[in-house]
Amino acid sequence: MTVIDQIESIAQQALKNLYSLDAVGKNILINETKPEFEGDYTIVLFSLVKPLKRSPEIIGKELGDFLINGHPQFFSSYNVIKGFLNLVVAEKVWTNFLFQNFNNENFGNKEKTGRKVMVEYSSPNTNKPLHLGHLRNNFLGWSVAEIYKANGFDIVKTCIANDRGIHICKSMIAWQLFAKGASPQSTGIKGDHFVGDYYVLFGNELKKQVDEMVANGVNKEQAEKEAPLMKAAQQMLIDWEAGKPDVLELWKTMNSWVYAGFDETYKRIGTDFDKIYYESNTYLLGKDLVEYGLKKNVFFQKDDGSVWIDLTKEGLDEKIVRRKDGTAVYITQDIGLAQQKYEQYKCDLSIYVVGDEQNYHFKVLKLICEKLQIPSAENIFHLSYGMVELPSGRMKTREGSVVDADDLLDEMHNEAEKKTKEQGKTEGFSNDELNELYETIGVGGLKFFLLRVDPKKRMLFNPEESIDLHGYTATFIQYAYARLKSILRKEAANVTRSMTDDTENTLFPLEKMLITIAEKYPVIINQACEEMNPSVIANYIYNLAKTFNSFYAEHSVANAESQEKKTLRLQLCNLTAITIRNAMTLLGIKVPERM
RNA sequence: GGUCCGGUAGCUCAGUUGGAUAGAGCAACAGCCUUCUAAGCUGUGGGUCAUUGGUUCGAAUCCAAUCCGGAUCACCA
Repeated sequence: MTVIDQIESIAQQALKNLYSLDAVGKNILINETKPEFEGDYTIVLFSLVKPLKRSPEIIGKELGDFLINGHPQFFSSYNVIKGFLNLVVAEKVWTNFLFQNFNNENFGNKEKTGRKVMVEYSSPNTNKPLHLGHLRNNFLGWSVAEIYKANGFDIVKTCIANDRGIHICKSMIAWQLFAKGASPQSTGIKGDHFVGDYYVLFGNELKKQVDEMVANGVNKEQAEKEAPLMKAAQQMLIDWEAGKPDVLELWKTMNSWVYAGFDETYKRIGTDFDKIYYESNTYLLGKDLVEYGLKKNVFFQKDDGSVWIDLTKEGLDEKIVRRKDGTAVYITQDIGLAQQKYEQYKCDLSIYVVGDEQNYHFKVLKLICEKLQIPSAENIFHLSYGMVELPSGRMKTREGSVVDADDLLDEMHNEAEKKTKEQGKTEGFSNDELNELYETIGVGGLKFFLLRVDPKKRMLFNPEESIDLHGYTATFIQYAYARLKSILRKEAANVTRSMTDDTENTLFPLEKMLITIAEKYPVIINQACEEMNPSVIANYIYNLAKTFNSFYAEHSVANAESQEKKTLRLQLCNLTAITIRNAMTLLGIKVPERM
């Protein structure tokens, strides 16, 4: 039980005994005490004034006396300032916490809940390589899943590969016309980039055709529809759906190139999945649900035969679920897939990590699923994140203003290498170790940069800031960790030296601050989970690392004032190191033993 | 136009179930390495929390209006 939980339950009991007041949950507000006042936690008394019909000062005095007298081993003193009851938690409470947890490698992770969560993320199109936006998605989805795991949930990480459709056909047509049989193997180009190049080529060649047609007097809209290249792509999609062997063959080949490329990138950034769905398998799902919905009057049919749902009562619009030609639209397969996911995994919560441009789509999806009474429809949750923008504005594929994921990772790696060499601290590292360190710093830096911001908000990606290795960055935290490990290596024998509960210790402010911050870690994990927000953890670890750095500058561990102090500080270092490592793991960021 | 989201220091962001004098990093300036890693530490300056009104003991936080920015409202995915 965390300290704040204990205070809450003690305070509730006290209010009951003192005033017969049942203060449940929100009735009682406990904050961390502001640094400028004496105390660890503060009970805000204003909300008690009315029910108790007493002044805040009197309540503070009475409650404070009662708490101190009733729990002398828990509270050491209190003070009341205006309507705030500041409580000083006994030092023993903090040191006991340290003695009990300093060697707990699993610190912060919760017991199994028996509940299961599915997180769908990444979900790329297979016609072009990953870019910066995908990275935010990948980091966020992976991290949220890990956060759920740390909170005791079973997790299923999934991905839907958008492996069919007109976009793939465009790459395929361009390859057929212009590649002369080239392949990633023959050119040495990474598969996803190779296929992406033909997608871009298609766009360029199409534009030429359209321009020419426009010059010959065709209007632009019509030209875009009727250009030979576009016709060819559309025909290819029809052939694909008809199962034409040579089209399927090429489709499989080109997708396999893309997957090989993706796998490389996924491996590098630590993305993994328990189950991958392929759109080519799921795009027909949901068709029977349309019939079902019609029967149940959830959907209605228009005169032209198209099928719709009326969501105007919910403040939305009418939405089509089947075209007049009988083919399904995008949302139809999503409904089918939602149903399939539930049948296969029976998750208590199904999270979709998808950009906020699809907020409307997911509102509609969830509503339709609920109306069709698909099991667990109410547990569909769209984890909506903001777009990543560049200083020059939004990324646009057509304008080539896209930041490529692989390029960016290389840049981060190189920057890490450059800065590490400047530091000159890596004597004795093998080449493999050096390379690993550059990846740890480079990839970690990028992850932290993208995860430290509230996912809901769109964010600005400034390349210069992203490669900064100072201040509020992964490097700062990794550096603190390397320092900790350096101390702990040298004093390994002393770390586990036993300290008894009755050892007298007077904690210095920075020692105490470190303990109290570490002690909050379980609360933070919980909060990050409830908010589905890794930035909560990023903020927290930065704060912990920063406090450690101050402590490090102020106090010596190896040359502590006494053997007892030394042992206490070693234990504190051990707990801090474990907490940093565990928290960074939830963000998917590695920490180095040395740097 | 309808709906939704956002506006906090020069820049990037915390802080929003209403609580004390609104915090970090970057950038600027001034200090700190004979002692466990200076990728660090300490300090200084920097604010009409978009604007206006309201709710109350108390508002960056809640409500309303206005201004500004973004997303979305396809028989696209």
